Amino acid sequence: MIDKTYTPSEVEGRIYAAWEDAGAFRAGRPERAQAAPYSIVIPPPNVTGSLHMGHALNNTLQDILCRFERMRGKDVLWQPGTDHAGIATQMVVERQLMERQEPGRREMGREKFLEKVWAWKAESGGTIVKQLKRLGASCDWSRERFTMDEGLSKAVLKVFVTLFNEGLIYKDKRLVNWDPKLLTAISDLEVQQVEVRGNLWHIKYPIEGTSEFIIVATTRPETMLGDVAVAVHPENEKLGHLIGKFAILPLVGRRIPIVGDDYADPEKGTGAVKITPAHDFNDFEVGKRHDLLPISVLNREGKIRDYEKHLSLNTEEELLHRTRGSVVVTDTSEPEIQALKAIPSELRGLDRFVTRKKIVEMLEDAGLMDKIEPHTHMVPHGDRSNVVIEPFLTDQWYVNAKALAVQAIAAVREGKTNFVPKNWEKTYFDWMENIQPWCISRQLWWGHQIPAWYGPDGKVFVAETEEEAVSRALAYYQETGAISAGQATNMATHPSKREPFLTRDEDVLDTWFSSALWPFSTLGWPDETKEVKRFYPTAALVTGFDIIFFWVARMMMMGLHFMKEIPFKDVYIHRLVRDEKGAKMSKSKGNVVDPLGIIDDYGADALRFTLARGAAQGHDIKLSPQHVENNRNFATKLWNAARFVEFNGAARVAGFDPKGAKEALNRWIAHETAKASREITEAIVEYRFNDAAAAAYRFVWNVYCDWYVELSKPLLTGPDGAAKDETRAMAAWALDEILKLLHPFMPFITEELWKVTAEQGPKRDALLVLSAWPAHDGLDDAKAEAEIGWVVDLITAIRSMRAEMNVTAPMPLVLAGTSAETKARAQRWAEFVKRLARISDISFAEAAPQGSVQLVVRGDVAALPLKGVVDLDAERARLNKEMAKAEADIKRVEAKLANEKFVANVPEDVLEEEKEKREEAIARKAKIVEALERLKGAA
RNA sequence: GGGCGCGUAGCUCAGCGGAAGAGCACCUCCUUGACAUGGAGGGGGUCACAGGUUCGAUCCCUGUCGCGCCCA
Repeated sequence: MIDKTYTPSEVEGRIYAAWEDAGAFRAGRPERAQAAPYSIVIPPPNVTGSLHMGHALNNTLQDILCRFERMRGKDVLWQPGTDHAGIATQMVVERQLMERQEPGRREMGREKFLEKVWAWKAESGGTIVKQLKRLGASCDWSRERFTMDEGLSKAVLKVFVTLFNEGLIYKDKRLVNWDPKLLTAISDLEVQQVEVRGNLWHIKYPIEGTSEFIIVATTRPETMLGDVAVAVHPENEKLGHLIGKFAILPLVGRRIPIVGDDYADPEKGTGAVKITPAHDFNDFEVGKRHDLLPISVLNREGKIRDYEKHLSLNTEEELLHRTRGSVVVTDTSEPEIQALKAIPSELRGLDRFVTRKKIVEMLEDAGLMDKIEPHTHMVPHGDRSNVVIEPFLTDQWYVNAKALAVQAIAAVREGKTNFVPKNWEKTYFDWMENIQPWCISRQLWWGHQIPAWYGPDGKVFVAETEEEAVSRALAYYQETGAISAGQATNMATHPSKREPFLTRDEDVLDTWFSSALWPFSTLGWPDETKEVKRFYPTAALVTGFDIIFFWVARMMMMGLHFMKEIPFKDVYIHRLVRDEKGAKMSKSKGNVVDPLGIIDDYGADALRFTLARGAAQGHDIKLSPQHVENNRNFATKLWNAARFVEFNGAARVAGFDPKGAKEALNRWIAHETAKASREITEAIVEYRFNDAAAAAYRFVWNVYCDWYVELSKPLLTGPDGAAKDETRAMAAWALDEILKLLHPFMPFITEELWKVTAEQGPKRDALLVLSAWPAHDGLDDAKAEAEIGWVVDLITAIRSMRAEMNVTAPMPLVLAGTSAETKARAQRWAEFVKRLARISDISFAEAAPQGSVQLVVRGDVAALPLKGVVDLDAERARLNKEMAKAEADIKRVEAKLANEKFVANVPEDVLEEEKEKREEAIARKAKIVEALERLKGAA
C-alpha cells in the first residue's frame, strides 16, 4: 500500500542507502563491461567547504546527466573528491589553534603543523560529501579522491618535474600580487578589484637646478620613497621640454630622471606620473623600458623597510625562521641600499597606511603638496584575506602558460571541446590569447611542497624524489670541487647531514596546479590504470563561469600536454543561483538560502526539480521558496497519481506491450508517453535542463493526471473485461515510464514509488536507478491523437462555456450535422463526455435546436439547448467576440494571399498552410453566423 | 575603455522569421472517491525605443536608452 502522503525526510536517507548497498553508483559494474563509458569529474569542492546553493545547482545538473546516462546503459563514472584549498585550509587550522590558545604555526614548526591540518581534515573534511549525498548525488564514492592524497601528489610531482625539464616551469623575479596579511603570493585570479574612495594627491617634485616643480598625481603617496623616475608623454606640449632633466625626490633628496614615455597620459591627472617599478605593474614595465632599477621600499608585511635592521624583504622575525629555500629572500642592490638609507628614520618600520598619512603631512609641511582631490578608483584586494594586495618584487615559480595555451586554444577552435552555451568560447579565447605567466608558488605550508632543492650557490635541483635530487646535486658539487667524495657519501647516506648544504624549497604549489590535473590524476595517472584508458577523456564538465580561467582553462592545458587529448568533450557552463529578488546571495547581505534547509522543508527532489526547471542556458536562477513549494506539490501530484493507479488495481502486467493496445485512450497515452520521452531525451542530450524538466512536468501533470487518469476512470471503475484489463496495464505501464523519465530529476520519490509499486504485479529486476531509460518506437499514433484530442477539446469547450455563462447544472448536448465519423466518436465517448462535462444526454440532429448555445469543436457544432437557462444577450456577446476574432483571422490571411510577392516568394508548404488557415477561419465564421441566427430565432 | 548578456503577461522566464507561450500570482466557480500540496474556467502583453533587411520581424541587422556580469 502506498502511504497517504509522501514524507521526504523519512524516505531519502533509506533510499540513498539502498543505492549505495546495491553499488548502483559504481563505475565498472561487471554487467556493463561492454557498455560505453561515460565520465564526469566533479568540480572538487574545497575540503573546508559546506554545501551552498551553487554546489546544489552544479551537482544537480551533473547528477541528472549521470543518472540519465546510467539508465541509458552506459558505464558511468562520476568521479568525486575534494581539493585541499591551500590558503583556506591553512587559515582554518591556524584560526583553530588561536582559538584553542595553542602554539601558532611557526612556533610548532612545519611538520607538527601539517599533522594538525591532516587531523582537522580527518575530522571535518567530510562535511560536504555527506551533504552531497543528501542532495542525491550519484557519485562513485568508492573512488573519492583528495588533491593531497598519495596518488594525486605523485601526479603533481611528475607534472612539475616534467614541465621543469621541458623549460615550461621556471623561476623568475617578477612583480606578484602579494598578500601582506597571509604573507604569500597569490595569482591574478585571486585578486578582487574593489572600488575605493581615496584621493589623488598632487605632489610637487622640484626640478633640479631650477626653482620650478613638476607636479605628479598619485593615489599612493607612500610609494614615492621608491620612485625612480617621473614620466611624461613625449608629445606632451606643456611638459615635454622637461624630458632629460632631473627631479629631486622630496623627503629623501634622491635625484631621479624625467623620462618620456607614452604610458603618461597627458589628459590624466597632471600629465606627469611618478614611476615606482617595485610597487606597480605598469611602472615595472616603464622601468624596464628605461633601464631603471626597481627599489622595493616595503617588506613582506607591507611595512617600510629598515635597512639598519636587515636588508632582505623579510621582517626580523621572519629572518630568524627563514631558510635559504624561501623565495622571498631577495638580493638587495647597492643603489637600493642607498635609497633605503635615504628614507627618513621616522618612517622606517611603519605600516604602509600609516606611512601614507605621515608622508602626506610631511609633504604639506614642506609646502610640496599642490592639492588633494577626492578620487574613486579600483584597489586590488585578496579574496581570502580581504586586505589590499601589494605588487611585490619576488622570486617565484612560474608556468609558461602561453606555450601551453596554444594547444588548448586549438582544441576549442577545432571543436574537440565544446562550450555550452557556445558564447563562452569567446571568454575562453580572450583570456587564453592574452595569458600571463602563471605564478604557482605559494608561501604556505599546506600543499604540495615544490620538489626543488638548492645548493650553497643557489643552484636548483628538481626531481620527483629527494634521493634523486640529492644524488644529482652531490655529483655536481663533487665535480665542481665544492665537496669531497667523503662529504658526498656522508650526505647521501645521512639525510640529517644535508642541511644546510642542501635545502628544499619551502614553498608549496597553488592549489589550482593540482586541480588542473584532476581529470586524469583522479583516474590514477601517472600509472597506466584501466580507468585512465576507459574514462579519459571525460564526457562533460559542468561548472560555473567564474572558474573558466581558474580551472577549465588550466585543465585544458594540462590535459592536452600530458594526456595528448582533451580532458572533456563538452563544457556546460551554468549561471548563478540568486535569491528571489535577483540579488546575489552573500553572507554579508544575509540572503543566503541554505540548500540543506530547503531539503529539510521540501525534500531534495523539490529542490532539484526547481533548480533544473530554472537552469535555462545563459540565465541566472532566481530561487524563491514559492517555486520550491510548487515543485514539492508536483511531487505530491505524482505520488497521488500512483495511489490512484494502485487503488484501481492497475498493477503492472508481465510482458505487457503498449503497441498491442486496442483502446484509443490507451493508444493515446502510449503516443503521448513516446512524445514526452523523446522531448526529455533530446533536451537532456542538448543540456537544455529546463526544457527537459518542463516537458516532464507537462506530461505528468497536464497529460497523464489531467486527462489520462480522468478519462480512464469510467474504464477502471466499469465492468470487468478486456478494456478494463488493458487500461489497468497501460496505466501502470505509463506510470513506470514516468518514474523512469523523472528519475534523473527526482531520484528519491521515483525510486520510492518504484519500490512500493513493486508490491503488485511482477517482481522488479532492479532498482530504478539501474533500470533502462525509455526508448519508444512505434507508439506514435495520429489516429488516437485525433480521437482523444477531439474528446479533450469538446469537454474543454463545454467547461469553458459553462464557466463563462455561469451554468453549473447538468445539461443535454446535441451534435448538429456531424459527420458519421464524429457521430461514431461521440457514441464511443458519450459516457466520458457526460461525466467530465456534466452532460445529461447526447443526441444528434441535422441542425442545432433553436435558442441553443453553439460551440465549434474541431469543425463540428456542439449545441447546448439552454433557452431560458442562460442569458442570451451574454451568449450573443460571446459569439460576436468569437466572430470578430474569426474575421480578423480571415482578413489577415487574405491580405497575405492577395499579396503577389507573398505568393511568389513563400515555400509551397507555407502557402498551403495559409490556405488551410483561411478555409478553417471561413468555416468557423460560418458556424458562428449560423449560431447567431439560431439565437435570433430563440429570442 | 573592451567584452559578454539581458530588457516578452503583475513576478520568474521559454520562444528567436510564417496566427504571442509556460509556471506562479490574480479573479470566478467547485469539499464529485488519487490529490484543496487539489480540480475547472478566466482576465492580462503596440514582445524597451527608433530605423533598416524581408512578401512577412518578438525573432535578423544598425543605432539609442535602461539593467547585469566579466576584464582592463
